[in-house]
Amino acid sequence: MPLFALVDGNSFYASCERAFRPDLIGRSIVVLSNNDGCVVARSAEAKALGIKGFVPFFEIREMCERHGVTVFSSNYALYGDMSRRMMQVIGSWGIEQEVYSVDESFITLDGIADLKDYATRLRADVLQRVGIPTCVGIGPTKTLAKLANHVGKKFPKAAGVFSWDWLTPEWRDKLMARIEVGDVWGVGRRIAEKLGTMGIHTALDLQRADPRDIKRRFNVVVERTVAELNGISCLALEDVAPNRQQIIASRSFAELVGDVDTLASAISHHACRAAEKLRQQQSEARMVGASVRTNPFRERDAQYTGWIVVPLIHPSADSTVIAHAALAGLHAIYREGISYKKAGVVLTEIGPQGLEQRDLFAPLPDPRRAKVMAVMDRVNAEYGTGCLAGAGVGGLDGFQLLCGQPLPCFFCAHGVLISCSFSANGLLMLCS
DNA sequence: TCTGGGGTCCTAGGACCC
DNA sequence: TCTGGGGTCCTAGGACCC
Repeated sequence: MPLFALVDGNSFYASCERAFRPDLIGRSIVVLSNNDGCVVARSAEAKALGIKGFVPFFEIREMCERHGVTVFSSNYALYGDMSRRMMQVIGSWGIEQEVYSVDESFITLDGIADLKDYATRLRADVLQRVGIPTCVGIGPTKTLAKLANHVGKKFPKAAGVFSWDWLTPEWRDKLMARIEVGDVWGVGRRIAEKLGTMGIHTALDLQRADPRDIKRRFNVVVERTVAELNGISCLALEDVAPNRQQIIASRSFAELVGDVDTLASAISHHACRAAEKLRQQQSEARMVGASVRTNPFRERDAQYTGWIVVPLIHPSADSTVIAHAALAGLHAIYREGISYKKAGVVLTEIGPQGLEQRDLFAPLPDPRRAKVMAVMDRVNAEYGTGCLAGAGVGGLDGFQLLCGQPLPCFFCAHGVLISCSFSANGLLMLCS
């Protein structure tokens, strides 16, 4: 029987910031979302002050000033890098590893004699080599490992490591009875509410619920959660991350936007980001969605959500092809006289590159374009995201310029326009 | 005044087929 | 008045996760 452990970085984004600011050890930290909109991470000290997750920053700004909370804008490049390093160290301790999220990893630990000692040394290793404090939860199913992790965090006596095995059945029940059902993995707000009306309030109540009844009233997912709470493993460790079936790139604007050019600039930027993610997993997309919407929190404003899906003639991972489709979509959904808050691009019907059935009569995509994209990705990987970008990304005019040419132009971050072409022997040439 | 950005899976219902 | 019994595929919407 497998034994799962969930290793999870404590207050991950806040811990990443603190790893470079030892002066902040023991102090309150919050990290904010894009545009400093709302709170996405809080150190334990900030939680103790009563700061909740995902609250808009303006509601707690004054409180932060009063208590001397250090506030960070988010730095996702840093968190991604810290995450990779942390996962690598954790992976060296597990038999198998599934990287579940930016700050969580499931590992299997079958056959290890002294689990408490092992998990304690694992934590110390991650802390020493990466500078991130973690908690380890151990159980016979992923759901129980996750719940054990919750216990490890919530009860200081656990010292960051907890396994259900260490308790007698009576104490296990007592502890389960102290955990709210909404803290169980897979039980969100809606399901917790409905369970409450059925008299199921705690993890213990759910563990003892009738699985058939749960399936009838909810679905197979919640039924599986009940089984997992009873030690019946339904969720396997997924050690190879499957390719994304959908890729989204979207952002809110710091200020409301009304003109189509600014929207177009944002949409083409998001399209290029999405296409880059697509190429990273060696896929192509058949559908490109574009969306814009107003600010739903400004209830006095007229609300509008525009959404359209544009099919591509050939599945593609080419930034310019995808940006072109997204911009065509934008022009179809754009309404004048509206203040927009957010724009985004979604890629769907994703499959591996080069597998499509070609249309006999449609013109073939220029194969050299893939080389251009590959060069752009490599340059950006080496010198930083956004170093090279499609010439249209700055605005609509640039994009039209780019579409009129057989191959995309680039401009670099310093505003120098670089055009590209191929020599007779197939070498890609860039010239400014 | 100021409210994130990604993802997944499941279900129900309709269209359509034989 | 009575009106089969399957199956598939697609979409929208709802729920969850971090």
